Amino acid sequence: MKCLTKSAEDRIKEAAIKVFLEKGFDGTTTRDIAKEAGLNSALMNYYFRSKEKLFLAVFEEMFELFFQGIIEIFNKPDSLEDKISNMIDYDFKTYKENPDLSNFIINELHRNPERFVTDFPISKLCDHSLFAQQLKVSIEEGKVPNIDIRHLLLIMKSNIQFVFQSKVMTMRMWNMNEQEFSDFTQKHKVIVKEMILNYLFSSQK
Amino acid sequence: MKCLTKSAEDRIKEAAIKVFLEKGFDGTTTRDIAKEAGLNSALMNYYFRSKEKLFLAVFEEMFELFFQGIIEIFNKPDSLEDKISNMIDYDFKTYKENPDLSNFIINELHRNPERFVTDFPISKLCDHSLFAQQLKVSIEEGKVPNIDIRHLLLIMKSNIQFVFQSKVMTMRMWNMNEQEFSDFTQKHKVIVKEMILNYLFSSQK
DNA sequence: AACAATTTTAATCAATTGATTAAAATTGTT
DNA sequence: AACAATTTTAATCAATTGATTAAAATTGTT
Repeated sequence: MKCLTKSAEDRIKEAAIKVFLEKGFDGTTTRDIAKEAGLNSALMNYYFRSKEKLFLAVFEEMFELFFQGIIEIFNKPDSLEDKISNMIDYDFKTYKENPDLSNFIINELHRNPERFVTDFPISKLCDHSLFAQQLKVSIEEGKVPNIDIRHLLLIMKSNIQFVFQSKVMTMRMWNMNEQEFSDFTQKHKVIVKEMILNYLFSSQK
Repeated sequence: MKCLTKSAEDRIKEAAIKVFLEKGFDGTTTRDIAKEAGLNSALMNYYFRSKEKLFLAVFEEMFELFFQGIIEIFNKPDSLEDKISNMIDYDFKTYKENPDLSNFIINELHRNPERFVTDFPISKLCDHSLFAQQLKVSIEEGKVPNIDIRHLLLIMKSNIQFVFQSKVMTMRMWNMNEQEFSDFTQKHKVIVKEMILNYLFSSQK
């Protein structure tokens, strides 16, 4: 660490993350970012060449964060049940810290599907994970209903991410303040976890 | 019906719905809409005065569509279980027809929370519905675990809407074409319905 | 048919936006 | 200290965008 204060490049990147996540690519002007970083707006192009290139740097970083939970947890030596529980905890924590993350990724991917980072082999990473293996075995042993890993992942992601995506709507609709919303998400996590684990592991079948 | 072809005003509105839902307010130019409608771009302002006003007309219509399921189903004389099942079917159908709807509402509300249509008393409509009443009774009778209607609604909405919101990601991630995605959503609906109903009505407690 | 009211068009405007440029300021090297 | 390389700034550009205007075209009424 040779610098006491952050370099201009870092400040631009940080400002860009903040503004792009909040307003999206279309809603963001380069002047917004410069202002947020407290710098001359020409510096942005000096370091990143263009708005698009700066955006790409931000997007790729956020894209990895988006899948971080799967990467960190799927191959640990825990039981299937623990992993699902940990995934839910992990993602809830991530989105509590970055409530705009999910919306950002979904939107920017929607506006430009080509942005999907193809050299990030997320599907193979899932299919070949210990998690996938454990799920397969549990199904064969009849401990868990026969569910495709893609459906299971989607169910976990849905129930976590959507809570934060719809934050504004929920707060407006039920007249919540920040604290009440936070309590609401906490309680929701417990319910969701119980519902999912109950669906998978209650030995009905 | 005195007109064989649609009026200019209707064509603008329709074009606006299409383009705004696809690209959002920020991503849409008035020229986009005029082109989609096949009209001179000045006509837009002649009929709707401004981009903002045209957008608002679109937003309010979509906002109602967003809650249509609740309104149509919550007070029907069906059982609680049937209503939940019907809600899931209804919303799946709605989002299959309008895959951008959920994203659109969530985003535009996020960008400008003031857009939440306050004279649309959706929370009271929920709280005072027959559905809420039925839920309360079922909980008291111990037939259903003690769950706040807000959590239940969110669970239903999450598991349905997120499937369509993440359409691009899912298709890219698992290499699906349109048909395969459609099959995937169909199967997902069955699983989600089973999971939710199982959580509520399996007499574990 | 003659006229007024309404609708549509082409041309244009001012503001915004991403980007560039040339000069100024700062930092590093000998 | 002198110079070169790097970083930062203010000014400016061309393209885009929402909106307006005045004229042209169409429709409706008597």
